[in-house]
This record gives sequence, C-alpha cells and structure tokens, in this order.
Amino acid sequence: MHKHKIAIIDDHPAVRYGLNARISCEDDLFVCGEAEDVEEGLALLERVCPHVAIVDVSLKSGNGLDLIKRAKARGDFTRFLVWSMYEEELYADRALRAGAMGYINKQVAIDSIITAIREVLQDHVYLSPSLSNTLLNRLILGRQGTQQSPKECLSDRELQVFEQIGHGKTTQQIAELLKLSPSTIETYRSRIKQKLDCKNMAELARSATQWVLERA
Amino acid sequence: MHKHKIAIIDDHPAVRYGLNARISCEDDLFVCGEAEDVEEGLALLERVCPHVAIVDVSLKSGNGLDLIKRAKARGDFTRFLVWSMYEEELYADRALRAGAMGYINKQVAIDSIITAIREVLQDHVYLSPSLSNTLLNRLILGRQGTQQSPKECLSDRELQVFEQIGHGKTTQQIAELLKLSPSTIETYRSRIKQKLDCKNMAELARSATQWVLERA
DNA sequence: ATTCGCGTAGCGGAATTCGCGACAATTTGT
DNA sequence: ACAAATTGTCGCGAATTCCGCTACGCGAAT
Repeated sequence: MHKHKIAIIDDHPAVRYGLNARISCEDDLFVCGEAEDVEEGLALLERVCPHVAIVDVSLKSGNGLDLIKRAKARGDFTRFLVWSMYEEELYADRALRAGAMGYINKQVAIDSIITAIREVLQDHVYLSPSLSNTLLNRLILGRQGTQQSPKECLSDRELQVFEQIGHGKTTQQIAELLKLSPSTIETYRSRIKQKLDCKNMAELARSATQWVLERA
Repeated sequence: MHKHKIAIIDDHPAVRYGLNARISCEDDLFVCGEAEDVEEGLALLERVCPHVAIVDVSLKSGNGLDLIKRAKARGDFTRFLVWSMYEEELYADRALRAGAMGYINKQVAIDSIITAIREVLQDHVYLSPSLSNTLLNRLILGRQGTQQSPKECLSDRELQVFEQIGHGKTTQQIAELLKLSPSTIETYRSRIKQKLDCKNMAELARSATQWVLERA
C-alpha cells in the first residue's frame, strides 16, 4: 500500500498534534515526521524525503521561508506548503518566491489543509481564492508584478520618500528634508500607494517600515 | 460517570482540533465546546458552564483577556487557563490580573496542558517554573527597577491598540474592532505616544509595526 | 508626434490628528 | 483609610493630513 509522505514543521506542539491527527484520518496520507526548527527540519527532509512538507513561517529559531530556500538550494524535491497565522498578503508571495507551492492561513478550517495537500501533490499551486485573485491582478495590472519589491517598481524619488516614511517621518518632515513642497510629497505618496496597492496611509506606513527593517 | 468539562477558545481550527484530540484521550476530561471569538466564547461559557476554559490571547476579533474580564464581571465561575504564542513575561501577569488561573506558552509540549488543566481544576495557579520565578522576583524587587520592554508599561487596552496599529489598522478600524468610540482610541493613542515618547503618529506607527514584526 | 513615466505643485472637501477637558472606577501609595 | 495616580471611556475645536483631481514641462520610448 502506497501512502503519500507528509512532514510537519511547526514550532507549536499542539498544532503538530492537531495536523498529525487530522492527516492520519486520510487513507492515502501518512505523517512521516515532525520538526520544530530549521536545522531539525532540514535534517528531517533529508532523511525521509516527504512528498509534501507543511511549513510554518515562524519557527523556533529562524524562518520557514529560509528553510525552504535552503532545501531548494540543495536540490530537495519535496513540495512545500506554507502555513502561518499571518495575513496572506504579507507572506503568500514571499512564500511562492521562496519556492513553496501553496500558502494557507491558520485561521482556515482544518479540512482545507487536506484539500491543499491533495492539490500540491498533483503539482498544482494552492492559494485561497481571494488571494489568488489579488496576485493575478498584480500580475495583470503591474507587468513587473512578480518582482514587486519596492525597489523595482518605484522611481528614485518615490523610493526616497518611501524610505523616509519607513523611518517614521511626516510628510512635512520629508518635504523639508528633500527641499520640496509638501504637495509634491503628497503626490509621491499617492503614486506609491497605487503602485504597491495600499489602501491608505496606515498600510503604506506599515509596508515602508517593514521594508526598511528587513533591509537592515 | 462524571467528567470535567473543558472549553476551548482559540482562533486557529488546527489548534482546537489538536487540543480537542489530546484532551479527549484523558478519561476524566471532556471537551464541551469550542469557540473562536469573544462573543461566541462568552455565549459558549454561558451555555455550558465548563470547569475550565482554555483561552488564546489573540482571538478572531478581540482579545482573550477581555473575554475573561467580561466573563468574570458577569459572575462566571469557570477557571481560565490562558494560552498563547507570545512572550510569557508580557502576558502572564496581565492574564492573572484579568482573572486567569494559569498561563501556558504554545511552544510547550502538549502534555503540559493536561497537567495545567489538572492543576487548575484543583484551584491551583499554574505557571511555568521559570515564569513563576520571574513574577515572584518582580514582586520582591518592587518591579519598577528594570523596565525591559517599553511595552510593559502599557495598560491592557493600550497594548491592544498598539498591536492593532502595528498591523496597519486605522483608528476607525480599531474602534470598530474593539467596539469603542474613535475618540477613545484617540485617547489611547495619545497616552501610548506619551509613554513610549513618540512625537507623532508616524513614529508611533513605526514603533508599533516594528514591535509586531519583531516578536514573531 | 504621441504616449508614457517622472518630477514638480496646487486645490478643496473629507478625514484624521492633536491638545485639551471630563468623569467614573480602580489601583496604588502612604 | 484616605489621598493620589492610573485606567477606561468619550467629546470638542483647531490644525493638519489625506485623497482624488488637475496641471505642466521634460525626457524616453513607440
């Protein structure tokens, strides 16, 4: 009897327990191992070569996306399904770029993960419907969509402003700093918002802060 | 046959599934209901009067500590066990002050929660050994000397608002989420700004975003 | 030569922020 | 036990910012 091997990499024992229990209910799926950390996870993957690995973004020490990149880099053929509590908008595209074949939010019903596993086993990408719409829209609307790191699609001035926003500067402060009219800064802000698909300043500020922090 | 009734209030189906499965292994324990939100949780508690409720700090909309305060305020006799992924130092004492009888971190082995439930059922307070040391030390030392994280000086409400700001939420959105007037949120914001020494919203937003991202 | 992206700037109405005050309920300090 | 500080809640008015629009010149690409 041939069962598909599934690995679980998550830093919360209760989550592993739950996933394991749920997956084990399926006739054709089999949990072949668990890990709670990057190193441990990489060792596990090497040892058991699962068909699918469910990976949490935040691990005990380190990051699930890192794990995926490293596994891919050394030639693992396991399919990765990323799973986290964070808003999809934040991590889904990063996950895909890291080499994952799907992204699920922890707030979804547990049966969804079974569906997702089955999809991924057939080499289909799995995303929530609303999310795949968003991502597809980005692709269609912003030709450079896949490479949507702010650096790529913002003009020089826009990037400067973006960075200052990330440092917590006010429109006025930025205007003084760059010796421009506040109106001009406003224009940049709205263009940036448009390009990065932010609904309001709060979102833009968040995105900018995050970018500044991650780049450090 | 008399089993102790346990309720699970957590916004992640996989966690509920895991806890439920694990708890159901015990002869004397019985999961009498689940909820994923504050209102739903309060309704559940009223309906089934569990002996112990396991409550996550972050629920779908709202906060587990709020739920506990409201349940206590209306006279529920359920014992509460707070359970979250966050640093114990920040939430454990808030949980106890809110009326919980114990605090567990999600990273602990799943069997610990069984132990904790049994302790709480006997009306004992349950905390991790290292944590109870920390708290006792604070009591003895007078606790004002070491201001480790600036966030420890925020009140419960202020912290909730701070967190939402960090998620990029608008004042309005937060008001809706917490079911309060926008004015009230404004007040919290200015108090937080004062406590954390931020000059304007831009700085506050930055600090909040940073905190939310870093504590993952 | 026309369309495009970019840098620059303004306007007016809507929304938010800021700095106040207020008050009741707790908590803390002494 | 009583005073003082903190916390949770809300509102007001003035200042500021946001948002969607328009505008114009410039270079580059089509």
